Amino acid sequence: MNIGTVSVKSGLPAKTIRYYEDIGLIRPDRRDNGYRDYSMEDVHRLRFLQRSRSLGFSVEECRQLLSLYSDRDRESAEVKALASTKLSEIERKIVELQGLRDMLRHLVANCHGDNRPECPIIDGLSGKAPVH
Amino acid sequence: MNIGTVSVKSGLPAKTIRYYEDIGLIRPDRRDNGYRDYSMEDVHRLRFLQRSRSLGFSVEECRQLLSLYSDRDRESAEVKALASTKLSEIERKIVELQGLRDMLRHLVANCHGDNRPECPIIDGLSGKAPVH
DNA sequence: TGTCCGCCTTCCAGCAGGTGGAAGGTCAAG
DNA sequence: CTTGACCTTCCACCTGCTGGAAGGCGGACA
Repeated sequence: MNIGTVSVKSGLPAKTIRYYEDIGLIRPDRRDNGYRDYSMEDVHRLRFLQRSRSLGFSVEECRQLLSLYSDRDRESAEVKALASTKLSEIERKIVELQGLRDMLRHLVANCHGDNRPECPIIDGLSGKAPVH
Repeated sequence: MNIGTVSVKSGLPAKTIRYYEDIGLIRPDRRDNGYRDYSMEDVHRLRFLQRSRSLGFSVEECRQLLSLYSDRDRESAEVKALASTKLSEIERKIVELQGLRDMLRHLVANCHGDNRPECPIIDGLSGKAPVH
């Protein structure tokens, strides 16, 4: 299977697929003409990567997950631990963003948006005015 | 005021403060000994940067906000527009992350986390098992 | 057989937004 | 006078790609 096909199947740009090979995440065969030749196994790994990356796992974390994924004897406890850690990170991030959202909402709501030089957004960001 | 003090006051690492000078976000005085000499105005700008960056504004957006901030005659409408755009981006990001959180939660909840090789997290990530 | 186009290859450079470290100058305390 | 904390510059490196140049390969069509 050529890289273009795999790109479509995995949802990853060809450039990214080659990059993942560079950093040792996959190891496709080569044909006589030098073209990369991907198996369905490779496609699975790439889809795995695409999903994990979009879930917020770093490339290094993906590498770990991938090795657990490939290792039929791995203990699911390890995977669970990794996922749990990531879960709490994501939860923390959501809370943070909600704080930011509330602040911005407040600022936008209180900014008259006309030509007067007073602007609660600017004052809020500079720390001059209390935000909450 | 030396960079170390400003670092504490602004919540930014000294390295980052120098970097912000490099890219023209700030322009502190210099003393005879070559040390940077920051004013309270600089501290305000840096706190502004720290807050805006942590709110998810890009450095370029910060530069715009900062110029609006410095320009006493700017129109707050511009600021409001910038903040509103950022607000909807943040809201979109929150929704995305909530999706990821739900998926991970589901996976973690369904993983027994023992030594058995079956692991719904791995299966979910690889796309073998339906996640929702 | 030529030739066209689209796909494939490698390599090199660059993006954001910093961070780390080396090599050396400065200042205040003891 | 030395020690140690702080400051300076400079250059390289990080993540996770992305873009572009230059050239090879494969199948369709004339």
